[in-house]
Amino acid sequence: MNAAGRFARYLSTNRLKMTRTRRAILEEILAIRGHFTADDLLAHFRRRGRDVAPATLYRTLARLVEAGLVHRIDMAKGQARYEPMFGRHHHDHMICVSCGKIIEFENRTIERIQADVCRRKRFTLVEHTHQLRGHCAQCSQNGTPAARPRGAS
Amino acid sequence: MNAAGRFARYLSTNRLKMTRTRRAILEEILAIRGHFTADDLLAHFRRRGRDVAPATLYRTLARLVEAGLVHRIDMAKGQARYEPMFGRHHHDHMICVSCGKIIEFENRTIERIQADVCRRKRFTLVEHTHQLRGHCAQCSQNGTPAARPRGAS
DNA sequence: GCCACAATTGAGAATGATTATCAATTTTGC
DNA sequence: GCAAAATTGATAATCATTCTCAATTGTGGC
Ligand SMILES: [Mn+2]
Ligand SMILES: [Mn+2]
Ligand SMILES: [Zn+2]
Ligand SMILES: [Zn+2]
Repeated sequence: MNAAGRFARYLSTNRLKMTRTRRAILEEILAIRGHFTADDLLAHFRRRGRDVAPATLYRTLARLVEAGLVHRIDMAKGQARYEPMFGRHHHDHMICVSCGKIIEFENRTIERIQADVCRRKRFTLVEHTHQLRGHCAQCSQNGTPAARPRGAS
Repeated sequence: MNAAGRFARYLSTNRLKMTRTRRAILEEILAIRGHFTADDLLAHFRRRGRDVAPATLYRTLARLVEAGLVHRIDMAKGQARYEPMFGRHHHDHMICVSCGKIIEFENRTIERIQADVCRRKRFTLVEHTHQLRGHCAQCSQNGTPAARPRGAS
């Protein structure tokens, strides 16, 4: 089933309503590729004349995360990033601390060992984050960041 | 060299001063074992009649982290946790989402693969966080959390 | 030990991302 | 179409942490 259908199913299962605002937000996310912040989305809407209140966007993002359609990436500081997870599988992130770029990686061996570690400690894993922070190829080469990270001076 | 000595060296190297407040904070941290929040420390001080301003504590913790004597653990929500790193090596954390308990783990294989991943992507690793969130042995068994997580209702 | 001067402290204000409130509006099942 | 329940948006609130700035303290050189 497609993203809109999955969201509709999630909503009705939870006695929630499919509103035009929620539809618009989901469509906007479908159009964006990669990682984005709540403000990125708000800016997109403003540019298109359709204004969405921050509170509403945050609420809808939370619903989409609950529905498993969007993934939220908590950063050590600054705004969280979100990314669509329609038909994608889990992966982790390398974050360039000079330009802000996010590089994805996935490693089955790490995931397996992680599960082993939990088993040994009798820990029931619900979710995990594995973030590598450092300098991307361009930034370590140039010395000059390719672009400013969000929120940099 | 011991912790106090290392901090003194770090401070003088950076034209900073070893004050009585900084000494008191370092001693307090030496006395605590395990993970703690800024508020935990402030409470300790208040109980002992020695009052330290939050701003000062946060500033000193930042210095201790820079000096490599303390490690800061950013949580998805709520206050950051800190832990002394005097003569300890790197490890990662399992965090119980029902009682707040933090269990440490370290795995050389994961660390090695992680380094490989970075090499392949030409990514210069500076630091990383690997957090596993779920339910600890007690909480998954009891159904009832052993204790409330900080900030829970 | 004293001085000059830079660093530190603490009180309080500010920050900033996100969440809570609540009256007005929209959905939806019937 | 109606009523009940959910949603929206404007706005205030939260809350951990950082900033500001005047008063205080530590330090290196004499
Ligand atoms: Mn991603
Ligand atoms: Mn630890
Ligand atoms: Zn970069
Ligand atoms: Zn637990």
